[in-house]
Amino acid sequence: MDPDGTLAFASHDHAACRDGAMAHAEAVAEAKGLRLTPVRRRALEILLESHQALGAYDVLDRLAEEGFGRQPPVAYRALEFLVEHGFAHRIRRLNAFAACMHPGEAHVPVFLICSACNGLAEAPGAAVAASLRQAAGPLGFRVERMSIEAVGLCPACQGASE
Amino acid sequence: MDPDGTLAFASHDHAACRDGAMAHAEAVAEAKGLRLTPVRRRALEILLESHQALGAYDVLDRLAEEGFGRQPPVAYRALEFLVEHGFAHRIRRLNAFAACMHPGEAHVPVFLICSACNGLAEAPGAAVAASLRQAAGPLGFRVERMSIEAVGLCPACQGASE
DNA sequence: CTTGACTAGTTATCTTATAACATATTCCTT
DNA sequence: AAGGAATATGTTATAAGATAACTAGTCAAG
Repeated sequence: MDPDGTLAFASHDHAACRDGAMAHAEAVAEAKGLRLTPVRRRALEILLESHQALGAYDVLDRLAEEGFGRQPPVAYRALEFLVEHGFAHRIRRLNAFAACMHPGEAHVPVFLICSACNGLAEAPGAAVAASLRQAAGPLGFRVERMSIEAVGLCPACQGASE
Repeated sequence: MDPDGTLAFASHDHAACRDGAMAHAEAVAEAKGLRLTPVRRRALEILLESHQALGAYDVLDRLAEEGFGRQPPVAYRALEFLVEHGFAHRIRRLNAFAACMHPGEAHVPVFLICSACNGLAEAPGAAVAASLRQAAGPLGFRVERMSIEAVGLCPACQGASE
């Protein structure tokens, strides 16, 4: 599923993209004995609707409209579950969340955030992670988690601004 | 001044470290015709007191104690100035700010955040930045800004936890 | 000595996130 | 099938982070 991250910024069959990710999540949850409950499932579906990051309160509004609780912890807990099990990512720079485009695969995501259209892609980050570790090594620092995020212009928005 | 980022996690003459950074900032401000006003200067001094990131409200409290305004914009504006002109950095992952350890030099900072002691170091990020651009290139994404942050254990805290 | 740009201060509000507790559901054990 | 532990959902309340909009002071250039 989108191994090189090209999908997000390219036009594609998004219904299939979304359904595939959802099916994958179901399978993973099943395999690991995780409980993909209605709120959690719905939160993931909401994130999967677009290749953009959504704030917790955006997700909450959507959930509330559909009859789930309307208090912040409802959204935060569902999102926390999704992030914890690799179904979604937290984008620190945006204080927001996005569905993971490579669920199941171990990967260090590099987020590419388009400042014009808010599009979000996940580029493969193995090389970046390696060089980050290389930079940290000489300081004797033991890296446990990392966030690598870039802001710029996606292909479509570069074209549009010229 | 600390070209390889080793200083933050090593014991060192911090008074000299701080004074050097401050002198550097003064010189740069002078050279560029920037107004390093009392609030701004004091905010920078506060950040320079430790190799840790401080929240805007921490800085605000300190400023208020010393007779500056006690409303959030006072701190946010001073910090914004410092970040904008390269005297400080914003650490997204922590919603916090830290003095720049390489003022004046063009550099992409890689932040190493110790989860045990909250220490913060700035590792050289040229290689990481390059590989990030390499990862973004195939997607046609034009990188404008990036944040590269790692959480883990600094040398001292690794020793302490064993 | 006044005008215009910038700086600092205020009030008010908005957004993001979590703590703490009550209720309900699930599922394992017997 | 019933008891009980663990998990999940919901609530109220509040903490923490950030910005908008306006007012007033400062300062240097004309």
